[in-house]
Amino acid sequence: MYSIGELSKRTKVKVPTIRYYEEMGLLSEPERTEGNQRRYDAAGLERLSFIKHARDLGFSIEAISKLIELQGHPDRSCQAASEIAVSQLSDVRAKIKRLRALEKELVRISKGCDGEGVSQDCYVLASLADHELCRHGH
Amino acid sequence: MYSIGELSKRTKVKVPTIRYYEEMGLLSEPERTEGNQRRYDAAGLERLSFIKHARDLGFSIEAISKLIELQGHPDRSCQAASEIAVSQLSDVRAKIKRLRALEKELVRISKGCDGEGVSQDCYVLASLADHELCRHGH
DNA sequence: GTAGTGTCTCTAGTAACTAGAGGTTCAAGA
DNA sequence: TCTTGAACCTCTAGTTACTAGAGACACTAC
Repeated sequence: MYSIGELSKRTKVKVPTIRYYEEMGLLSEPERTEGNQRRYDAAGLERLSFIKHARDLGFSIEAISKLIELQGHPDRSCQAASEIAVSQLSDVRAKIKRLRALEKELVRISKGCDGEGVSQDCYVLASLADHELCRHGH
Repeated sequence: MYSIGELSKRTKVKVPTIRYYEEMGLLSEPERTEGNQRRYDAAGLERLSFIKHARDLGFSIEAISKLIELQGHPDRSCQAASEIAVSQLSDVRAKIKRLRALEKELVRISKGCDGEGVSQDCYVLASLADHELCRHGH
């Protein structure tokens, strides 16, 4: 049996976050000591590792809920799981695309100002004031 | 003079968001009609466009505050502005890097499951449960 | 004058935590 | 067995950048 601090160390999920996951229903309520402290078993550790891994991959709490629900029904179709993963992938790709556009624009803007001049002549400030200076849609 | 709705249409910033920017100190308090409605001048419109553009580029409200402060002092060095832009650029690059790693992992995970099987054999669920299956650090 | 749309303030909700207060329990050493 | 200090408990509130809704008032066009 692990205390919440033990669990935290093993999974690298912070203690308040573990409690938060419990509150959100991702983790089921663990046993308690007589003094009301949480005690987790191996299943609890596994579950939290799953959550941590999914969060690291950017899945939302809601998506993880659904995945955990599925996990609890081994005989059910896993189409939903596949869909969640695919949708997460396309989210990530959309974000990358957007960030790449921003990156280009920021490179252009940064290059225009070395920080040596005064605010009045600053290309960073001028660029932000005038969208026309932008070369890449965003 | 523009009403808040006019301003909203011209800048494509929603009305409550404009009020929010005012509350955060990004926009100075505009004049009011006798009936207490906001009325903006050209300077207000320009300022909001600046904010919108900066937000679109991912700058935080705090960063925009500093940029606006600088804008108000044309004779001051623009080093801070340059630094803010450079730091924003490195933030964006760091995000892209991380997202690319996630993308690779998600592609691998998604490919492993076509959604035709059952939850028990699902590669998506298995991958999340076992970090060892991951090929790319994240 | 009146109808209908726009605007006002205020509160609360969103996602996924994080921080802090004030109090209790546990485990290890003396 | 006692004590001490770290770990734990619950609860509230704060973070970011908004968004939604309620209930009331203002403006504009006919």
